[in-house]
Amino acid sequence: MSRSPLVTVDPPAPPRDLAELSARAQALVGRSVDELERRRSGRDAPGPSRERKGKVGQLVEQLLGASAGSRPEPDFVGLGIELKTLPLDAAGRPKESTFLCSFSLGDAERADWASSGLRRKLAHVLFVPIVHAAGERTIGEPLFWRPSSAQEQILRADFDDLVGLIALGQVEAVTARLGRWLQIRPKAAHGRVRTHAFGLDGELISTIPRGFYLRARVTHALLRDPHTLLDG
Amino acid sequence: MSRSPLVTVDPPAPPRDLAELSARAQALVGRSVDELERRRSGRDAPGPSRERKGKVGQLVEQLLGASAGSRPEPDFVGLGIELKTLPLDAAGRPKESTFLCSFSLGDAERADWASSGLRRKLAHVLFVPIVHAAGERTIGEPLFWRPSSAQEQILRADFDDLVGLIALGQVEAVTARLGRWLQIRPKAAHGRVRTHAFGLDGELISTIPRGFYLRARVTHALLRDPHTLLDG
DNA sequence: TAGGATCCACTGGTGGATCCGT
DNA sequence: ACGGATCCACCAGTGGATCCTA
Repeated sequence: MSRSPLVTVDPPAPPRDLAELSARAQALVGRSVDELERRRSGRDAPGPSRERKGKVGQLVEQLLGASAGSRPEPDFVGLGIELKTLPLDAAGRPKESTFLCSFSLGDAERADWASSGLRRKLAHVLFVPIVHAAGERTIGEPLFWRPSSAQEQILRADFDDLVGLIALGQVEAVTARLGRWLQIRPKAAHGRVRTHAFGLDGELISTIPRGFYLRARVTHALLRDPHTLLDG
Repeated sequence: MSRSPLVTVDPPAPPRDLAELSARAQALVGRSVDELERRRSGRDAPGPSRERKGKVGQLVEQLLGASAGSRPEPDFVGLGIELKTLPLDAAGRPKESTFLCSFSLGDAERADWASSGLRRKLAHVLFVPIVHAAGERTIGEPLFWRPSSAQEQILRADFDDLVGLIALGQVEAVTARLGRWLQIRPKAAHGRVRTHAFGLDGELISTIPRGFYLRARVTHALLRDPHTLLDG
């Protein structure tokens, strides 16, 4: 193994069970993200914050032994667990909604909750808070979450409403205000990428790519009470 | 009658019926507020906008023959009609919520919708839009509004919820976010004036004076459809 | 391009504060 | 003090735009 001023660390093997994954996540609590990053890369360069987008997620994936890469599958394949980092402010509130998956508008007609990738992703989630405070990022207490059946009803209702709207050709009526827990918002590598859907009269409509997101107020509530319903 | 460079106009007698009031309001449509103001006062001085607060309301009251003054009663006594000017932006959207009446927190225990002054005020309202566009204020198309029974249910429910909260001593829980159509917000001549109420444990609580307001989105919807329910 | 996320200009609403006239 | 209203600083959420790695 090559040596550099900062020792690099090999990614661990995939965790064999939930207990092992949990133990690894616990071991990260309180650690500095910048320091972990330096150790992984062997380099010393935090860089401006907007050039760090997405890196935290991949760092934590590696540290926990997720099957890295862009597979259509759970981060921890054998366990069926999806990993999500969650940026929190100093007061413990999520700073952003959580991206779940992209959604091709053309798929709306075929989509149904029971067989959706979204449902599979949300079936079992490991949230790892990234606490932004005093100019530093620290890893927080992890949360394993499985939606209760009452919670899943909310998710499914949102999913049906949103997908239904699009299937009916009301693409332009889809706003981020819709959905109690879920929302559909833009998600694009470049603002000019277009995807397609069919409008009210069956005409082809070109829109920007979108994705499903979990509202920040929902993740906030989940951190405090994993069984929350937030209102009903 | 004295002459001045700008002719002043005598306030008309109170309108005898709704038709007469309606005709007067119609006659103002499209007129410039500044010009009407100059004609009334005989002076030529619009002044900075923040020194004009409240004047529009009184100007229109005079022009329509309202029984001016701070009576606890409808602006048009015989007709039981309340006059409200409504500031609109260039797109026709209300710029502000509409002040309805002040509310002494101490009255909460006694208050009930059926006998409330608020209900009487809202029973029949003449809305006179003041359109703010291109640096000018113009009088818009008037709207006579009587709440439908479905609308009154919404108003009463809001009233009961808000007054109920206060009666229970939850004064500090009253936020402008509560209420579908109505809201309770601060209303004070000076920020330091205090009124009093009783807290959860019966202790005396000192709070700033508040009043009932009608949400801007409600007046907006009413202008487009006087029977709107806005959702249910 | 897909998965991992964060940035940011804008806007609508909140929570008061303020102003006029009687 | 009360009835007539408007002003404004701030904040949360929206609607995209942008960035990284594989």
